[in-house]
Amino acid sequence: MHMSTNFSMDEVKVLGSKSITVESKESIINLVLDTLAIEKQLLIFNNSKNSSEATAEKIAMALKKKKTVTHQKELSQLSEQILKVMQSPTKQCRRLAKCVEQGIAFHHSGLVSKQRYLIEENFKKGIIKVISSTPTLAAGLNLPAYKVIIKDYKRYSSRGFNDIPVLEFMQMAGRAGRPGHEDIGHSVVHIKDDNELERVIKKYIHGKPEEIYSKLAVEPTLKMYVLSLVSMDIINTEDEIKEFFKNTLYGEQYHDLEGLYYNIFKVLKILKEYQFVREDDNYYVATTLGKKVSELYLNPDTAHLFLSHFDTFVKTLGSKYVSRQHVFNLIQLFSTTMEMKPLFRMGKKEEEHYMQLADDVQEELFVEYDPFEQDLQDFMNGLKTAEIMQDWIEEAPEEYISEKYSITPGELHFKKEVIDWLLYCLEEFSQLRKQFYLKNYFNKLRQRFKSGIKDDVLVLISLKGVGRVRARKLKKAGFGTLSDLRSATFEQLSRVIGDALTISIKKELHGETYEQDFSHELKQVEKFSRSSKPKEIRVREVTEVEVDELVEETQNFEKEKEEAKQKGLLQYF
DNA sequence: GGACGGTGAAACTTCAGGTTGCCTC
DNA sequence: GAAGTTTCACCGTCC
Repeated sequence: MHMSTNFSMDEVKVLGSKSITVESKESIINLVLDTLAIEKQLLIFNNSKNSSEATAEKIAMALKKKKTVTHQKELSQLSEQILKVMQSPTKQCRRLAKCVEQGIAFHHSGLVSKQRYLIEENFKKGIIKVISSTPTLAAGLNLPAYKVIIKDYKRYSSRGFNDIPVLEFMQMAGRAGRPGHEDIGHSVVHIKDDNELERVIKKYIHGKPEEIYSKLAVEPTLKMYVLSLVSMDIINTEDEIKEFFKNTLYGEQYHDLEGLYYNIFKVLKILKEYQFVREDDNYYVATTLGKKVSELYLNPDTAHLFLSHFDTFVKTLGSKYVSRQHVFNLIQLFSTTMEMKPLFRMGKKEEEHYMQLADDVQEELFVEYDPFEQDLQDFMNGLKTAEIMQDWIEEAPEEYISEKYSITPGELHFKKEVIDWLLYCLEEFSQLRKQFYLKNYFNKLRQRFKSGIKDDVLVLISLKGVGRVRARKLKKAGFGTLSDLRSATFEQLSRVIGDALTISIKKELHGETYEQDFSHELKQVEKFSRSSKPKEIRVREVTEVEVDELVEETQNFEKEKEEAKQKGLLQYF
């Protein structure tokens, strides 16, 4: 199929057959080789993360055999950069780095954002030639390519395994052709036989894209908008409310607005019950609390859930000693909110484990499981999510987490972000309620989630170049506080974390005086690093020994966790 | 004869996406 | 629907 740059259905042409050189049994590989031979770039769209990785690896193998890769120097540098994004690279990082060496990358939400950025930028520069991705790339970014291959036009969703919408197909196909660079772009759909060919042409090439409908009347969305509109004093009276919503897309599409108005007033009633909105003489105003909720972009239901548990938080979380269980309970509570969705999914094989866990923790949770309120699978997913996040702040290695729970570093990262945001909201609520001890607690917890650390190395994380791995190394070597680090000698520290990082830390701690005290070592190291990068102090890479240590840690983690559980170990805050 | 290891077919399992808050270096 | 993973029966080899 062959499409013009500015994708419009009238201009789409279906070309007859075009023969390409057959070098492999796999048609996709042939297409890739054919396109690379004329020095053009490709995007390949897959229907799952797994398949986008598998496709990339298959092509990388073929390219390796052909030995025609260009930009080898840049690619091997990029490959190294990709590995370095995380202090301890996971299996996924290594797979990606290997593909990148051949000028091909996979791209999906499971990657860490820095990696995604590196891939996108280097594709734009022409260093990476092929990206095999999930639909991530089709929607947001402007990453056009000469050729687009839609490998799968069917995808699994909650409704089963179905054709993707025409709109989405167009999004992907429309990535073919680079405006300002080329006049044409090729878009290829991967199909099995002639029957499918006919179907695809009818549905996607000559078919109409789906209509877009407003979902404004859906309650959770409506709650957020009504609160924010009232809070900004855009709508305050019944007339204003009706007038405003009449002019929305929803109003345009559905002329009978009575249903919508009914929902709006129902929502307002709930917001009043939540004490986010006040009504005086038919005049609606947001309360201080309501304004805060709206400012925080928090779903009013979530805010209400948090606030209704606030007294419990004060009683339990604010105490000086906090058990692991409390953090678990907190994340489990988060998992019932809209913001945390979608949760990490419990697999079939994990069922038994989470049934048992549910039994064990049920009574301690902030909200007991209610089969009439919540789907069992959803509840179990919440337990899994809480367990994963607890492992994260108990310093479980990332590799361990991805392997054990079958999740990607990217997914872990997104959840961290959401939790950080929700904890920030709780911080703000604590401030409003003047519960400063609690505010401090949530703030510390945020830092722990950000870095994935236990509380005893919190202080070390503030140092540049020190993440969870190095912080723990320092602590183990006896440097648990900043004053420990200040009084340590250069040799003592450099044995643990290397020369460059020692200098960087010493400089941070001692300021100017450092130059005098350690001028000798500084000169030595700077002379050494000048050869590669002048003046800049480079942070040492993770060595093989460290990798071995990490593997060992991974093995030990489960054991330690079990012991801690048995002891009912308390965490000092 | 029993333990062990390799092999392959059958059964089972899973499958996309990433905005919003605020601060600080 | 398809790819990846696990399970299990079957067979040959070795002690």
